[in-house]
Amino acid sequence: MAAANKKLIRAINRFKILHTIRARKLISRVDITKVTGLSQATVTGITASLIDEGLLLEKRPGESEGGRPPILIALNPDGAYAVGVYLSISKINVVIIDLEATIRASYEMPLEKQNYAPEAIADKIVQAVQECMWQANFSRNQISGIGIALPGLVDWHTGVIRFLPDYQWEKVNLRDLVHKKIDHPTYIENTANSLTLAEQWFGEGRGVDNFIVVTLEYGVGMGIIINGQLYRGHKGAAGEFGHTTIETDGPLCLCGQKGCIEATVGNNAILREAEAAAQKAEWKPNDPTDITIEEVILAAREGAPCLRNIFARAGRVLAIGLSNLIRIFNPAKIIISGRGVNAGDLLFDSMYNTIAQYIPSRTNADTEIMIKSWDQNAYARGSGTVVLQEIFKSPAHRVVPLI
Amino acid sequence: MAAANKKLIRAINRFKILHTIRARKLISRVDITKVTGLSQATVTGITASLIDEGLLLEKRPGESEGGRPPILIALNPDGAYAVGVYLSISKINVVIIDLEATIRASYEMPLEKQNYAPEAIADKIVQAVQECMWQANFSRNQISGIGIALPGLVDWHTGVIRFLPDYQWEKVNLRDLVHKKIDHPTYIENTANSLTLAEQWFGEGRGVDNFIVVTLEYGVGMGIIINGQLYRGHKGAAGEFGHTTIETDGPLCLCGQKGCIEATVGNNAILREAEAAAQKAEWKPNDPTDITIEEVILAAREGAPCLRNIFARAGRVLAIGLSNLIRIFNPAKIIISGRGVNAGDLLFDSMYNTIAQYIPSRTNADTEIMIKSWDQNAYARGSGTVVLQEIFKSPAHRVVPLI
DNA sequence: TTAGTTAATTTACTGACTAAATTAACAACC
DNA sequence: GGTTGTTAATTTAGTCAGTAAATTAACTAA
Repeated sequence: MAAANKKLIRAINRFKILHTIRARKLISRVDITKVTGLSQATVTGITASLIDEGLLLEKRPGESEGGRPPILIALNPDGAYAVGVYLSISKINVVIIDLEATIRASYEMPLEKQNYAPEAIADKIVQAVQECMWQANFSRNQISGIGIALPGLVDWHTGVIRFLPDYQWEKVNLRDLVHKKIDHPTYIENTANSLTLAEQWFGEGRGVDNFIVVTLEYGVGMGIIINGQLYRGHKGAAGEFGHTTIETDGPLCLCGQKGCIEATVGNNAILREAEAAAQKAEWKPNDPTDITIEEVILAAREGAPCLRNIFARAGRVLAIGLSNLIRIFNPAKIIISGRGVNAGDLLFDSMYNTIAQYIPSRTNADTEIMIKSWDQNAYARGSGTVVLQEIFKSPAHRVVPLI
Repeated sequence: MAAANKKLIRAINRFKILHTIRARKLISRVDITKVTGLSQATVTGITASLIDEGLLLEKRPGESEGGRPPILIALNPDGAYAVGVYLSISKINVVIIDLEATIRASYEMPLEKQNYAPEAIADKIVQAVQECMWQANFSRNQISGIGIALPGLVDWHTGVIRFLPDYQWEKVNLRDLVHKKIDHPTYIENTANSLTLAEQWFGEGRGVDNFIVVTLEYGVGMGIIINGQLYRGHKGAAGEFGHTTIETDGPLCLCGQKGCIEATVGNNAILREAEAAAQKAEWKPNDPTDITIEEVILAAREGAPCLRNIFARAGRVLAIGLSNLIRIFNPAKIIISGRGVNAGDLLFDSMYNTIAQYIPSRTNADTEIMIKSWDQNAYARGSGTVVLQEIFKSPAHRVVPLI
C-alpha cells in the first residue's frame, strides 16, 4: 500500500468515472455523480480532462426531463489501441483492440513445432505484431502498449516466465526481451488471468466483485477476481486449479501427481482416454495416429457410449472441483471458458447434476455458473485488455501523445 | 469502491502510520517517513493527532546518530480497550484487550447444554461482558467496542448469523440484539476469520500480504487474507475448507456429503473413529461413554497403534487439502491453529511428509507452513481485534471521549 | 413571455499533501 | 567552551483535488 496523496485520489476517481461509463455505455454527467457519489464539479473536471485525452466523447443530447437535456458521454473507441498477443505451441495470435476491447485487426503466425530459444520467439512476436499493424494500417504511435498471454507460470511484476511447458522454458524474461525490441509498455500474463481480466472488463464479469474463470484447454486453468482485483498470489503462482487433487487414487497426471483435476478433465486426458478406447476398438477414429478433440466430441455426439462416458466422468470430476471452489471462495460467479466448452452437454449435463448434489441449495450462497461460448481470439484479446486496464488506471501509462 | 476525497487520504495515511508503528513497536518520525514514503510534515501532523487521541505515546529519545536524537514513538497500550467474546456451545468467553491486543482481563461463563433462544444468549453475553468488566474494574466508557466470534456462517456486513449449528440458529441478527442492550459499536465474525485477523495484526501474519489460517476444531475452518485484506466472499460464506472434497468415496460427513476434509480431520471425526476402535477393544478409554480428544491424544502418544493410525490418516488428508490450497492461492504462509494442534507430531509428521510428496519444491513457490501453539482465549482475543481494526481505520470509530 | 426544472459550469473555500526553510538537540572538534 | 556539522522535528508557503453553493445554460410547459 503506497502512501496516499492527491494523485492517488485523482487516479481513483478517474478510474471510477471511466469504469462507470464503460459499464453504462452512455451516461450523463449528473448520472455519473449519482453512481459515483462524486460532486458535479469533480465530474465536470475529470470528464473534461478525459475528453482532452481523447478517451471520452460527448455524444448526442439525451431526453430532457423537464429541464436542460443531459449531454451523454461515452468511451471513445478510438481513444486508444492496444496490441494483444497469445503465444501457444503452434502459433502466435495477434490482435489490435480498441478502447472498448473490440477487435480491430488480427493476425496469426504459425510456428513450426521445434524448440525455439526465447530470443527467437521474441523476434517472432515482434514480427507478428508488425505484420498485423501493417496489414491493418496502424502506426506505432497509435498503440498504447502490448500484452502477451501464454500458458505458463508468470510473474507479472518482474515479467519473468517461471515455467512454460510448451517450450520448456524456465526463468525467461520474455517481457524485457520484447520490450527491448518495441519501445512500448509491455505486459506479460498467463492465459487464464488474461481471459479473466477480459471477462471482468468487457464480459460476464462486468460489475461483479468476486468471481472465478475456469479455462478448459489441454490443461485446466483458473483466474481469480477478489474484491474487484485480479489475485495472483504470493509469487504469481495462484490459480493452479488443474493440479488440485480430487481423488487420491485417480489417474496419473503429466505433472507426476495422481488425481489432479486436469488428469481427468483436460483435453489431453480426454484424448488419452479416447485413444485407449480406440485401441480397444470401442469406436473408430478417422486416423488412429492423430485423433483430435473435435473428432472425439463429434463421435460422442453421434452416440459412441464409451466416449460419452469419458466426458460424463470428466464432468463429474470438474463438478467436484468447482464445488470445492464454491466452498472456498463463495464467488458470485464462475465462468467456464476455453476450447473445452465445445464439448457442451457431453460435459456439462453431468457437471450440473453433480454440483447440485455437492452444493445443496442452502449452503449454495448463490454462485452462478455460466458457460461461455468459445472464441478463437479470446486469449489475445484478453492480453490486450491488460494494457487497457493500465490506461484506465492513470494517464501516466499512455505513451500516445495527447494530440 | 467509494469515491475518494481528502478524508480518504487522511484515513489511509493514518492507518499506514499506525500500522508501521505496530509493526516496529518503537520508531522515530523520520523512520516512519522512510517506511511510508510520507513527508516529514505529514508524519508530524498525523502523529500529533494520534497522540492527542491517546493512541500513541512519545517514549524515551533514541540514540543520536550524530545529530538531534530521535523521539521514539510507540502505541499506547492503554489508548483503547476492546471487548472480545467467543460464543461456543458450552460457554461464553470474554476478554478485554488493550491496543496491543494484550489480554487485560478474561472471564468464562459456562452454559448448560440446552437450546437457548437468540434473545436469551444475547442477555447472557451482556451479563458475561458486564461481569468481566466489573471484576477487572473497567468502566463503560473505556471500551471502544465489542466483537463477537462464533463457529458459524456469518454475514459481517449485516450482522446476521446465517447458520449456527451449535444452536441450530438460522438468520439471527445477534449483532443487533447485543447492540440494542449495549450502546457500543458491535461486530460479529466467525471464529476462523477472527483468529485470522488476530494473526494478521498481532501474530504470525504481521506484514504478510497473502496468507491463510486453518483452524482444527470439531470442524475444520479457514480464514483468508488476500492483498492484506480479509476475504469473506460474495455472501460471507468463503472459507468452508472443512467441507471441500478430497476423496469422493471418503467417510460420511455430518453435512451429509462424503469425503469432506472435516470428516477425517475434524476432532469429531477423530473421536468417532476412536470410539469405533474402543468398541473393537483395540484400546481402552477411561469412560467409554465419554471419550475426550485429550484422552485420545494421550493414549496415542503412549503407543496405541490404532489411534496413531487415525491421526496419521487425518494428517495425510489434511496435507492434501493444504496442497490444494497452496496450488489455488499460492499463499506466503499457512498458519495452522485451533485446539486440534495439540495432537502435535501424531498429526503433523504425516502431514509434512504428504505435503512434500504433493508439492514438489519446484512448484512450491515458497509457502511456509507453521503450526501455532494453541491458546485458550485465542478466539475471544481475535474477536476483540476486529474492534481494534476499526479504531485503526478511522477516529470516527471511537466512542471513547477524547479526553 | 415567463416560470419552473434539470444539467453543467463556475466560484469560493477547505483540507491534506509536499518542498523548503527553520528550529531543536545533540556530537565532535579545536 | 564556543563553533561546526548533523540529524530530527516543526513551521511556513504553496499546490492541488475535493466540496458546497451560486450561476449559467438549455430546455418544457403554462
